[in-house]
Amino acid sequence: MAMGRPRSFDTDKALDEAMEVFWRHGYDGASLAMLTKAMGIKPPSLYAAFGSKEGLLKAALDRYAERRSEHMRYVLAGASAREVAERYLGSIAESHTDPANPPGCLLVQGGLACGAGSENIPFELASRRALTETELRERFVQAKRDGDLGDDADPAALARFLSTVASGMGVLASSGADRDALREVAHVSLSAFPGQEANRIPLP
Amino acid sequence: MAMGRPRSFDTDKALDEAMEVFWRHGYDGASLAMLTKAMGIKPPSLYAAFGSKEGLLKAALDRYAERRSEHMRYVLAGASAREVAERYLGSIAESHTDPANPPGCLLVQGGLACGAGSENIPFELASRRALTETELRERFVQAKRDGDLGDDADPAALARFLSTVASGMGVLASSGADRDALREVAHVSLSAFPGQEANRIPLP
DNA sequence: AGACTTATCTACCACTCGATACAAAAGTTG
DNA sequence: CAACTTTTGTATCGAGTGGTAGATAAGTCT
Repeated sequence: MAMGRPRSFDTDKALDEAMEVFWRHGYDGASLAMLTKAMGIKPPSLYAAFGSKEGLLKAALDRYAERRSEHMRYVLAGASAREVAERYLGSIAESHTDPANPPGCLLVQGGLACGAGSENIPFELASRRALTETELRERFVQAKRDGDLGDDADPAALARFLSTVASGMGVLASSGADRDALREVAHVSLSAFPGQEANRIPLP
Repeated sequence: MAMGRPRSFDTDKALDEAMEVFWRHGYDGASLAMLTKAMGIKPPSLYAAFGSKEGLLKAALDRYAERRSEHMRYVLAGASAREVAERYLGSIAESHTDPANPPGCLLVQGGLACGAGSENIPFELASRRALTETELRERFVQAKRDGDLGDDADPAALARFLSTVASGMGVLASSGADRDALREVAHVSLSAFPGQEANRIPLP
């Protein structure tokens, strides 16, 4: 048989460009014209490679998750629950204000609300956000087993709290807040976290 | 002179319906077809009354702010900074899961990202969110003058923290979290707030 | 080389978008 | 009633939407 004409663009590079467009404009706000221009390809190539606009988003989300997985590995490798929380919010403050990316978080920015034909996109994004919360919760359950978290600590509540603060930081960053502002929020948030009660009130 | 034909619909009622559509679908996701159907009027009436889709959003935001102003008056009337924070996050947990409204917060849900011709909508929403943060900050400055907040407390940081958590709760609620989940987040968040250190770790 | 398979390009589809022109309708004022 | 002013409904505007048909180009296989 024959292999056919090879693809003339780099799928991952194109996905990175698409990711940025979705990140900056949201799912509904990202038009095919924007996407194809940024990706440097024409609509038929896009549809041949990703099936649909929604398929393209999912592929971009997969790539986003892949990118952040090493970050999360570092976060979860923290020695204590407290250190995990510090690393988590700290890395969020950095990544959400990284000038190499649009501000904020793709999973928040991509679309909390959508138009008529895209009602399932918000669910898709929410389920991806939930994955990180689950990782944190399981890490805190482990910490509790290790005696690193007190018996009265609630891993699910702590994970949900951190995840919620992270979403809030995404909203904050998307409206132009700078890195120091996010670090400040992270710092105050950590006061709610068990361990190292000493530096509760003072701020940097 | 002559007075002209009177308007056949109630402007405020129509605004309430428009608000709900923007709330549920965001600015870009809310089409004129949805809006006019929900408002029970035809496009020319909408444009005569509000000028443009963006004008309609601003009018709806004004009405939203008006609605919440009594809430904020109650919140800011808390006896201590701590009580203000409790009232603030508590009322957010309630209002963001009020079945009478779409879940979450219009100012978050309405649009963090927008398409080509609507780049200023996110700014508009962000500036409205900032108003609440300012109210909180000024209340905390007052609390500090009153000696109700310690000298080492940072009113701006605390207000920003609360505002960020509130945005995060909006994201959480919009993805289907129930009222108890938001209350839990509020409870944990308050552990980061000065005063009443006793109940830091235990959760309901 | 020639058959075969797949990607790419041009052009276009039906549809929806936000916004309006126009004329009929509904009221107030003289 | 008649003159005037404003709103309302119908019908539609041009632009842009996501998505595709069909022909051509670019490779690999025998």
